[in-house]
Amino acid sequence: MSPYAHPRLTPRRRAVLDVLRASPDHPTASEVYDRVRETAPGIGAATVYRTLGMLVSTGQALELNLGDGVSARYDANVTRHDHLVCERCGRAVDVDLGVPAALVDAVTRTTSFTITGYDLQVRGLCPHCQASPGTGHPDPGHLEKEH
Amino acid sequence: MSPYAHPRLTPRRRAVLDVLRASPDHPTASEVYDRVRETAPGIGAATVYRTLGMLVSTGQALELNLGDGVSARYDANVTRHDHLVCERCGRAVDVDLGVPAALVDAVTRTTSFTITGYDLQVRGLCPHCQASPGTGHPDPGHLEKEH
DNA sequence: TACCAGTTGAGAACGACTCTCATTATCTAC
DNA sequence: GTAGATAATGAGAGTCGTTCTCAACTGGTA
Repeated sequence: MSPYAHPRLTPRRRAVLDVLRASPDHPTASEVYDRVRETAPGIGAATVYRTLGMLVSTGQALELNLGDGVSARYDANVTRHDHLVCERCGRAVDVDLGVPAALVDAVTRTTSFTITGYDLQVRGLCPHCQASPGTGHPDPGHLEKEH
Repeated sequence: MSPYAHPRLTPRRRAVLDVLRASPDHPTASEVYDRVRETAPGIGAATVYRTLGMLVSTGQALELNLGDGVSARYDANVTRHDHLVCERCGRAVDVDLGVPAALVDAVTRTTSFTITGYDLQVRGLCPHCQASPGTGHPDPGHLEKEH
Protein backbone atom coordinates (compact mmCIF):
# COMPACT_ATOMS: atom_id res chain seq x y z
CA MET A 1 0.00 0.00 0.00
CA SER A 2 2.23 2.79 1.16
CA PRO A 3 5.44 3.05 -0.79
CA TYR A 4 8.70 2.02 0.82
CA ALA A 5 6.92 -0.24 3.30
CA HIS A 6 9.70 -2.78 2.82
CA PRO A 7 12.45 -0.88 1.08
CA ARG A 8 15.42 -2.92 -0.02
CA LEU A 9 18.89 -1.48 -0.04
CA THR A 10 19.65 -2.61 -3.56
CA PRO A 11 22.99 -1.87 -5.23
CA ARG A 12 21.40 1.05 -7.12
CA ARG A 13 20.04 2.57 -3.94
CA ARG A 14 23.28 1.95 -2.13
CA ALA A 15 25.09 3.86 -4.87
CA VAL A 16 22.74 6.83 -4.53
CA LEU A 17 23.12 6.88 -0.76
CA ASP A 18 26.91 6.63 -1.05
CA VAL A 19 27.01 9.58 -3.43
CA LEU A 20 24.86 11.62 -1.12
CA ARG A 21 26.98 10.84 1.90
CA ALA A 22 30.12 11.78 -0.02
CA SER A 23 28.61 15.12 -1.09
CA PRO A 24 28.79 17.88 1.51
CA ASP A 25 27.55 20.43 -1.02
CA HIS A 26 23.80 19.80 -1.00
CA PRO A 27 23.52 18.51 -4.58
CA THR A 28 20.36 18.74 -6.65
CA ALA A 29 18.76 15.53 -7.89
CA SER A 30 20.32 15.94 -11.30
CA GLU A 31 23.74 16.49 -9.74
CA VAL A 32 23.26 13.30 -7.76
CA TYR A 33 22.25 11.60 -11.01
CA ASP A 34 25.44 12.76 -12.75
CA ARG A 35 27.63 11.60 -9.89
CA VAL A 36 25.92 8.25 -9.46
CA ARG A 37 26.43 7.45 -13.13
CA GLU A 38 30.17 7.35 -12.49
CA THR A 39 29.77 4.32 -10.25
CA ALA A 40 26.52 2.90 -11.64
CA PRO A 41 26.61 3.90 -15.32
CA GLY A 42 23.34 2.30 -16.37
CA ILE A 43 21.18 3.86 -13.68
CA GLY A 44 18.14 5.76 -14.90
CA ALA A 45 16.99 9.16 -13.79
CA ALA A 46 13.70 7.78 -12.52
CA THR A 47 15.56 5.46 -10.18
CA VAL A 48 17.60 8.32 -8.78
CA TYR A 49 14.51 10.45 -8.18
CA ARG A 50 12.64 7.52 -6.67
CA THR A 51 15.55 6.62 -4.44
CA LEU A 52 16.00 10.17 -3.20
CA GLY A 53 12.31 10.26 -2.33
CA MET A 54 12.65 6.98 -0.50
CA LEU A 55 15.67 8.16 1.44
CA VAL A 56 13.83 11.30 2.49
CA SER A 57 10.69 9.48 3.57
CA THR A 58 12.69 6.95 5.57
CA GLY A 59 14.68 9.64 7.33
CA GLN A 60 18.03 8.88 5.72
CA ALA A 61 18.24 12.20 3.90
CA LEU A 62 16.79 15.68 3.98
CA GLU A 63 15.19 17.52 1.11
CA LEU A 64 16.02 21.22 1.15
CA ASN A 65 14.37 24.19 -0.51
CA LEU A 66 17.10 26.75 -0.34
CA GLY A 67 15.35 29.39 -2.36
CA ASP A 68 17.92 29.34 -5.14
CA GLY A 69 15.25 28.60 -7.65
CA VAL A 70 13.69 25.51 -9.01
CA SER A 71 15.30 22.32 -7.92
CA ALA A 72 15.30 20.60 -4.56
CA ARG A 73 18.59 19.86 -2.88
CA TYR A 74 19.49 16.83 -0.81
CA ASP A 75 21.49 16.47 2.36
CA ALA A 76 22.66 13.24 3.97
CA ASN A 77 23.27 15.11 7.22
CA VAL A 78 20.03 14.35 9.01
CA THR A 79 20.94 15.84 12.37
CA ARG A 80 19.21 19.12 13.07
CA HIS A 81 21.01 22.02 11.53
CA ASP A 82 20.44 25.26 9.67
CA HIS A 83 21.69 26.56 6.36
CA LEU A 84 23.62 29.57 5.26
CA VAL A 85 22.97 30.26 1.59
CA CYS A 86 24.87 32.57 -0.73
CA GLU A 87 22.39 34.73 -2.61
CA ARG A 88 24.58 34.99 -5.69
CA CYS A 89 26.17 31.60 -6.26
CA GLY A 90 23.70 29.45 -4.36
CA ARG A 91 26.35 27.75 -2.26
CA ALA A 92 24.89 26.40 0.96
CA VAL A 93 26.83 25.77 4.13
CA ASP A 94 25.63 23.84 7.17
CA VAL A 95 25.48 25.85 10.36
CA ASP A 96 23.69 25.40 13.64
CA LEU A 97 22.48 28.48 15.38
CA GLY A 98 20.71 26.77 18.23
CA VAL A 99 17.43 28.62 18.10
CA PRO A 100 16.13 28.76 21.68
CA ALA A 101 13.42 26.17 22.27
CA ALA A 102 11.41 28.84 24.03
CA LEU A 103 10.91 30.65 20.72
CA VAL A 104 9.49 27.58 19.04
CA ASP A 105 7.38 26.70 22.07
CA ALA A 106 5.84 30.15 21.92
CA VAL A 107 4.51 29.35 18.45
CA THR A 108 2.84 26.22 19.73
CA ARG A 109 0.98 28.18 22.37
CA THR A 110 -0.10 31.05 20.15
CA THR A 111 -1.11 29.20 16.99
CA SER A 112 -2.42 25.76 18.02
CA PHE A 113 -0.23 24.17 15.40
CA THR A 114 1.66 21.06 16.45
CA ILE A 115 5.28 21.85 15.77
CA THR A 116 7.39 19.13 14.21
CA GLY A 117 10.52 20.99 13.32
CA TYR A 118 12.05 24.10 11.85
CA ASP A 119 14.83 25.25 9.58
CA LEU A 120 16.51 28.59 9.79
CA GLN A 121 17.84 29.78 6.46
CA VAL A 122 20.32 32.61 6.66
CA ARG A 123 20.98 34.51 3.46
CA GLY A 124 24.13 36.34 2.59
CA LEU A 125 27.14 36.64 0.33
CA CYS A 126 29.93 34.12 0.52
CA PRO A 127 33.52 35.38 0.60
CA HIS A 128 34.01 34.66 -3.10
CA CYS A 129 30.95 36.63 -4.11
CA GLN A 130 31.85 39.54 -1.87
CA ALA A 131 35.16 39.79 -3.65
CA SER A 132 33.90 39.66 -7.22
CA PRO A 133 31.94 42.56 -8.68
CA GLY A 134 28.22 42.02 -8.45
CA THR A 135 26.18 41.43 -11.55
CA GLY A 136 22.88 41.15 -9.80
CA HIS A 137 22.53 37.72 -11.28
CA PRO A 138 23.41 34.30 -9.98
CA ASP A 139 27.05 33.61 -10.65
CA PRO A 140 28.28 30.19 -9.65
CA GLY A 141 31.43 30.75 -11.65
CA HIS A 142 33.81 30.04 -8.81
CA LEU A 143 32.04 26.79 -8.02
CA GLU A 144 33.63 24.82 -10.84
CA LYS A 145 34.16 21.21 -9.92
CA GLU A 146 37.56 20.89 -8.32
CA HIS A 147 39.04 17.67 -9.71
CA MET B 1 20.49 46.89 -19.52
CA SER B 2 19.16 45.69 -16.22
CA PRO B 3 15.48 44.89 -16.24
CA TYR B 4 13.09 47.04 -14.26
CA ALA B 5 15.45 50.00 -14.39
CA HIS B 6 12.45 52.25 -15.06
CA PRO B 7 9.46 50.10 -14.24
CA ARG B 8 6.07 51.63 -14.93
CA LEU B 9 3.13 50.86 -12.74
CA THR B 10 0.86 49.99 -15.63
CA PRO B 11 -2.77 48.94 -15.09
CA ARG B 12 -1.77 45.27 -15.52
CA ARG B 13 0.93 45.55 -12.90
CA ARG B 14 -1.32 47.51 -10.63
CA ALA B 15 -3.86 44.69 -10.85
CA VAL B 16 -1.26 42.08 -9.91
CA LEU B 17 -0.05 44.13 -6.97
CA ASP B 18 -3.61 44.72 -5.79
CA VAL B 19 -4.36 41.00 -5.89
CA LEU B 20 -1.23 40.24 -3.94
CA ARG B 21 -1.98 42.83 -1.29
CA ALA B 22 -5.49 41.45 -0.92
CA SER B 23 -4.19 37.87 -0.50
CA PRO B 24 -2.96 37.00 2.98
CA ASP B 25 -2.58 33.34 2.03
CA HIS B 26 0.75 33.35 0.18
CA PRO B 27 -0.63 32.46 -3.26
CA THR B 28 1.39 30.72 -5.94
CA ALA B 29 1.96 32.48 -9.24
CA SER B 30 -0.84 30.54 -10.89
CA GLU B 31 -3.21 31.39 -8.05
CA VAL B 32 -2.33 35.04 -8.55
CA TYR B 33 -2.96 34.57 -12.25
CA ASP B 34 -6.42 33.12 -11.62
CA ARG B 35 -7.35 35.94 -9.26
CA VAL B 36 -6.01 38.70 -11.47
CA ARG B 37 -8.07 37.46 -14.41
CA GLU B 38 -11.19 38.41 -12.49
CA THR B 39 -10.25 42.08 -12.67
CA ALA B 40 -8.05 42.03 -15.77
CA PRO B 41 -9.53 39.24 -17.89
CA GLY B 42 -7.19 39.50 -20.85
CA ILE B 43 -3.95 39.38 -18.91
CA GLY B 44 -1.49 36.72 -19.97
CA ALA B 45 0.39 34.32 -17.75
CA ALA B 46 3.73 35.69 -18.90
CA THR B 47 2.75 39.15 -17.72
CA VAL B 48 1.81 37.82 -14.29
CA TYR B 49 5.08 35.94 -13.92
CA ARG B 50 7.06 38.92 -15.18
CA THR B 51 5.25 41.29 -12.86
CA LEU B 52 5.77 39.08 -9.84
CA GLY B 53 9.46 38.94 -10.63
CA MET B 54 9.53 42.70 -10.97
CA LEU B 55 7.74 43.21 -7.66
CA VAL B 56 10.21 40.92 -5.91
CA SER B 57 13.27 42.57 -7.38
CA THR B 58 11.99 46.03 -6.50
CA GLY B 59 11.23 45.02 -2.94
CA GLN B 60 7.45 45.25 -3.17
CA ALA B 61 6.89 41.52 -2.61
CA LEU B 62 8.66 38.49 -1.25
CA GLU B 63 9.14 35.18 -3.00
CA LEU B 64 8.85 32.25 -0.62
CA ASN B 65 10.04 28.67 -0.91
CA LEU B 66 7.95 26.99 1.70
CA GLY B 67 9.04 23.47 0.90
CA ASP B 68 5.57 22.37 -0.10
CA GLY B 69 6.84 21.27 -3.44
CA VAL B 70 7.29 22.89 -6.74
CA SER B 71 5.88 26.35 -6.99
CA ALA B 72 7.06 29.57 -5.44
CA ARG B 73 4.69 31.56 -3.28
CA TYR B 74 4.39 35.31 -3.04
CA ASP B 75 3.82 37.59 -0.10
CA ALA B 76 3.06 41.32 -0.19
CA ASN B 77 4.04 41.58 3.45
CA VAL B 78 7.62 42.74 3.06
CA THR B 79 8.33 43.43 6.70
CA ARG B 80 10.57 40.84 8.30
CA HIS B 81 8.66 37.83 9.46
CA ASP B 82 8.83 34.07 9.62
CA HIS B 83 6.51 31.34 8.39
CA LEU B 84 4.69 28.50 9.99
CA VAL B 85 3.86 25.86 7.39
CA CYS B 86 1.49 22.92 7.70
CA GLU B 87 3.23 19.79 6.46
CA ARG B 88 0.03 18.22 5.22
CA CYS B 89 -2.09 20.92 3.63
CA GLY B 90 0.64 23.42 2.88
CA ARG B 91 -1.10 26.30 4.59
CA ALA B 92 1.39 28.97 5.63
CA VAL B 93 0.85 31.47 8.41
CA ASP B 94 2.93 34.55 9.11
CA VAL B 95 4.61 34.58 12.49
CA ASP B 96 7.51 36.50 13.95
CA LEU B 97 9.67 34.71 16.44
CA GLY B 98 12.21 37.45 16.93
CA VAL B 99 15.36 35.43 16.52
CA PRO B 100 18.01 37.08 18.69
CA ALA B 101 20.36 39.20 16.62
CA ALA B 102 23.24 37.68 18.53
CA LEU B 103 22.55 34.32 16.87
CA VAL B 104 22.79 35.80 13.40
CA ASP B 105 25.81 37.88 14.29
CA ALA B 106 27.59 34.74 15.41
CA VAL B 107 27.28 33.37 11.88
CA THR B 108 28.94 36.46 10.47
CA ARG B 109 31.94 36.00 12.73
CA THR B 110 32.38 32.28 12.19
CA THR B 111 31.78 32.00 8.44
CA SER B 112 32.97 35.24 6.82
CA PHE B 113 29.71 35.46 4.91
CA THR B 114 28.04 38.86 4.79
CA ILE B 115 24.58 38.28 6.19
CA THR B 116 21.70 40.00 4.42
CA GLY B 117 18.73 38.34 6.05
CA TYR B 118 17.14 35.16 7.25
CA ASP B 119 13.86 33.30 7.29
CA LEU B 120 12.84 30.86 9.95
CA GLN B 121 10.44 28.23 8.65
CA VAL B 122 8.62 26.30 11.32
CA ARG B 123 6.95 23.07 10.26
CA GLY B 124 3.97 21.46 11.89
CA LEU B 125 0.38 20.40 11.61
CA CYS B 126 -2.41 22.94 11.53
CA PRO B 127 -5.47 22.37 13.73
CA HIS B 128 -7.51 21.05 10.81
CA CYS B 129 -4.90 18.49 9.88
CA GLN B 130 -4.41 17.38 13.47
CA ALA B 131 -8.12 16.62 13.66
CA SER B 132 -8.44 14.63 10.43
CA PRO B 133 -6.85 11.18 10.12
CA GLY B 134 -3.45 11.31 8.47
CA THR B 135 -2.96 9.84 5.05
CA GLY B 136 0.71 10.57 4.83
CA HIS B 137 -0.04 12.58 1.73
CA PRO B 138 -0.69 16.26 1.23
CA ASP B 139 -4.35 16.94 1.82
CA PRO B 140 -5.47 20.50 1.21
CA GLY B 141 -9.07 19.34 1.31
CA HIS B 142 -10.18 21.74 4.00
CA LEU B 143 -8.70 24.64 2.11
CA GLU B 144 -11.50 24.89 -0.43
CA LYS B 145 -12.15 28.43 -1.45
CA GLU B 146 -14.69 29.91 0.89
CA HIS B 147 -17.05 31.90 -1.34
C1' DT C 1 3.11 64.08 -34.46
C1' DA C 2 6.64 60.86 -34.44
C1' DC C 3 9.74 58.52 -31.92
C1' DC C 4 11.22 54.92 -28.96
C1' DA C 5 11.88 52.52 -24.76
C1' DG C 6 9.07 49.81 -22.22
C1' DT C 7 5.10 46.49 -22.03
C1' DT C 8 2.13 42.94 -23.52
C1' DG C 9 0.01 38.19 -25.00
C1' DA C 10 0.44 33.91 -27.38
C1' DG C 11 2.71 30.16 -27.84
C1' DA C 12 6.97 27.69 -28.01
C1' DA C 13 10.62 26.10 -25.24
C1' DC C 14 12.69 24.53 -21.12
C1' DG C 15 13.82 22.04 -16.91
C1' DA C 16 12.53 19.40 -12.97
C1' DC C 17 10.03 15.91 -11.77
C1' DT C 18 6.48 11.97 -12.03
C1' DC C 19 4.07 8.21 -14.28
C1' DT C 20 3.53 4.05 -16.98
C1' DC C 21 4.72 -0.21 -18.20
C1' DA C 22 7.28 -4.06 -19.70
C1' DT C 23 11.42 -6.21 -18.04
C1' DT C 24 14.50 -7.69 -14.50
C1' DA C 25 16.14 -8.54 -9.86
C1' DT C 26 15.50 -10.14 -5.24
C1' DC C 27 13.32 -12.49 -1.46
C1' DT C 28 10.95 -16.48 0.62
C1' DA C 29 9.20 -20.65 0.79
C1' DC C 30 9.95 -25.26 -0.54
C1' DG D 1 18.84 -25.44 -5.91
C1' DT D 2 13.68 -23.98 -8.04
C1' DA D 3 9.19 -21.52 -8.24
C1' DG D 4 6.29 -18.03 -7.33
C1' DA D 5 5.43 -13.62 -5.43
C1' DT D 6 6.84 -9.10 -4.86
C1' DA D 7 9.69 -5.22 -5.45
C1' DA D 8 12.89 -2.54 -8.30
C1' DT D 9 14.43 -0.82 -12.64
C1' DG D 10 15.05 1.97 -17.18
C1' DA D 11 13.15 4.19 -21.07
C1' DG D 12 10.33 7.27 -22.55
C1' DA D 13 6.17 9.86 -22.39
C1' DG D 14 3.65 13.10 -19.75
C1' DT D 15 2.89 16.95 -16.47
C1' DC D 16 3.63 21.22 -14.47
C1' DG D 17 5.75 25.59 -13.33
C1' DT D 18 8.33 28.94 -15.34
C1' DT D 19 10.98 31.50 -18.89
C1' DC D 20 11.86 32.90 -23.58
C1' DT D 21 10.81 34.85 -28.15
C1' DC D 22 8.83 37.94 -30.95
C1' DA D 23 5.60 40.76 -33.22
C1' DA D 24 2.22 44.08 -31.87
C1' DC D 25 1.04 47.70 -28.86
C1' DT D 26 1.28 51.70 -25.37
C1' DG D 27 2.54 55.66 -23.14
C1' DG D 28 5.62 59.22 -22.13
C1' DT D 29 8.43 62.74 -24.60
C1' DA D 30 10.81 65.70 -27.96
